[in-house]
Amino acid sequence: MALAERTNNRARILDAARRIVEQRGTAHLTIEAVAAEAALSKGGVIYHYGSKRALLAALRDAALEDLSARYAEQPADTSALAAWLRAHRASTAAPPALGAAMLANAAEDPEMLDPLRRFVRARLDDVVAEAADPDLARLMFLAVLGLRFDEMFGLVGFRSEELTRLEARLEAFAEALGT
Amino acid sequence: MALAERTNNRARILDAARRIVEQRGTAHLTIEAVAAEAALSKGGVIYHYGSKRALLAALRDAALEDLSARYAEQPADTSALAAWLRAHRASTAAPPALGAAMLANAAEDPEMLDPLRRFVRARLDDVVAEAADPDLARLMFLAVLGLRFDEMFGLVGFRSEELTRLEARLEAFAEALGT
DNA sequence: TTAACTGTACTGACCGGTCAGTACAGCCGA
DNA sequence: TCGGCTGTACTGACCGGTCAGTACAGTTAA
Repeated sequence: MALAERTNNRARILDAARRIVEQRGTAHLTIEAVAAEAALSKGGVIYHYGSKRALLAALRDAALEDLSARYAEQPADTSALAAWLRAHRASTAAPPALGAAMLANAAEDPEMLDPLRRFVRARLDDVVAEAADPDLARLMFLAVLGLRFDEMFGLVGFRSEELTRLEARLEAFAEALGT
Repeated sequence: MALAERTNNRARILDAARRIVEQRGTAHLTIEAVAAEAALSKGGVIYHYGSKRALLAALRDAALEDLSARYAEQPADTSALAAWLRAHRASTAAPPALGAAMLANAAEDPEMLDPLRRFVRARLDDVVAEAADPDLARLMFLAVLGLRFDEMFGLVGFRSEELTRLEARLEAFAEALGT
């Protein structure tokens, strides 16, 4: 195996875990299954993450940091609601998937969702603080969350064309809601 | 044990499963844990549901039938969006909790969510069909979903007073959206 | 009598975690 | 420049334990 592949094994393990959750469900997320999916041994996975719980926490933190970074990288003049929407849109496409991380962490111990809860509450506060109509802003914030969860469970499964229209509509609300 | 308690044991088992998922996570949802929570033996749980998978499916079906019944029981002149909102409001408070059922079924096998997916898509179709502004209707539909998922993961955790205001706002949208 | 259990005793599969050992790149002092 | 040493990244065998499911004899209440 080439060096580049070998040094990226930590990330590859997380990506393997994500695929297992999405395709088979968290009940089948075992260290052995992750190892097989990432094409290494069980010992190799343990070597990198120490324990299953630590692996789960790493999966959560990677997803949260990704979302957080995408939120922070929005231009300073972006409204909080538009930033919230765009951060989700940007992080939904690429791994690490927040949905898989939430499912896996909630399955192991609901308290492991705490860092995520803090992040979501802080973002809602941002959105509400700058909105002319706070309740409408909360509803739009929830619509973005609904979009995310819908994708997570494959409920409606909007077509990309519908998604684009819905996101444009949310952008319009974000603009109209600015103080 | 009195008759009423004994004949309701099938429902009590489902309720016990729900509490375990909510408090400890689906990874700790074992037949023995359910039996202990429902104050029954492991054999008793197996006697009623046959297998863990069947228990999970029963949990899902009970939650879905509850939501479906509450949707259907709305007066005929209620808009689909208002019915969607009210069905969720009515079924969120009482067991069987859809959230726990979704988590547990998705953990075991993501395909077990299929009946739920069909229901959600049918409800969205209802809402879109009668809306003067279909995309706005979709957004409001998603906001209701967002509210449900938010509760499921305890993300924002809105206060009941905020919830009441948000629901009133959604009702207002439902009325304005009618064709 | 029968439905609805309980309790006990298993089986076989699987799971998380440990451990000894391997491979190998790179450093470092003589 | 070469032998010894270190750190990183694993592998594969294994252990103690848990889990779903089976089997079955006995109990209890209507």
